[in-house]
Amino acid sequence: MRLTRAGEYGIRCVQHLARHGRGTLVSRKEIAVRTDVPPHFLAKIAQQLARAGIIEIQQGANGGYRLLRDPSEITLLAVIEAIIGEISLNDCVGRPESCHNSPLCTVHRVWNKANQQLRATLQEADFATLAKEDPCCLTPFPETADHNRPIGKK
Amino acid sequence: MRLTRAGEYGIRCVQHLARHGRGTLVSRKEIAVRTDVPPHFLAKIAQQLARAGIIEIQQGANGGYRLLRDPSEITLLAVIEAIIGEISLNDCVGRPESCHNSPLCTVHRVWNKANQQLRATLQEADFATLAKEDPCCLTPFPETADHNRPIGKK
DNA sequence: CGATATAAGACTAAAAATATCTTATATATC
DNA sequence: GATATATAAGATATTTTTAGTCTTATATCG
Repeated sequence: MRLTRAGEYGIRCVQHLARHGRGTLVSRKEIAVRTDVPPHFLAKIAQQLARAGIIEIQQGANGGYRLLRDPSEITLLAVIEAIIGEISLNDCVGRPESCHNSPLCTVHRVWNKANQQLRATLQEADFATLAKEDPCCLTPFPETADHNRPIGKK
Repeated sequence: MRLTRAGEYGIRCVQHLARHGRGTLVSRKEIAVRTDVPPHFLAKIAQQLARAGIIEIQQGANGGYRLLRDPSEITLLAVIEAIIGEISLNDCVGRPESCHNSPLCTVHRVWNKANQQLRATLQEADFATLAKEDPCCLTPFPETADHNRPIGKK
């Protein structure tokens, strides 16, 4: 019961873009290096963020990604759910039909409450506020990460 | 980001035992059939519940499981964490060392808050209260489930 | 002692997550 | 327009986790 790495990577990506502010184009490579995310994996994640309207992707030479909204308007919840889909802590929350008595089921109700609470907490957190202190999980300097080193060269 | 099936099965198992009340011996087979859980899988789950002090296992002929505590003293959280370990929504919650700046990281703080909230909500729910209405996910009659039918016989 | 029930752990299978690779497409620059 | 560079998109591979089963051992009842 935990966030997937893809979700974590998505947060790092938006966090890094938020540092540059809305509209600034940042290359995939820079983001990948600075947030320690495999570049090809980042591409996939970026596509999901783009589909959710959080970022815009610019192709071609000198391409990259840019935030479409102000960091203050992007929530942790939006980013996470863009990547992993709507949060549902138990199967019966997302698919009530898996529970043959859901409206009466007290266990189900607890899960619903917990789920709603979790989503609310993640929705309260926007990236402008989150940026007010040094984020963790971002390398302070643009060192080349291991997976960016050409194959065969150590 | 959801509860594993093992966790769900653990809840069903305790729920069924709670119906009979503390101390009543119920065979593994009955529990498996009534809660629609594969019997061998239930055995594993029961061992974890036993290690956590929630149930007691009686071996031998006419053996089975019994609740060690009153249903009102068993929480959803206790059962879930007996099965899947302590809940941690993000890796950085359970292993702060995976975050090189955790005490200052605002994202980390949001996760901590969400995690604490979730655990609190699950801790508030005890099985006596949960039993006050018909639980879902339990078959109303002791029909033999598919996986209990001898192989090859339809 | 024999029948029956669970213990315990090895083993297998299936699913999901993670990561990479390949071919295609878009854009800047010359 | 040609070329270099960057991302798109989807196929494929790998790894990890989850789920389930099987086998041998042990405990208890009668």
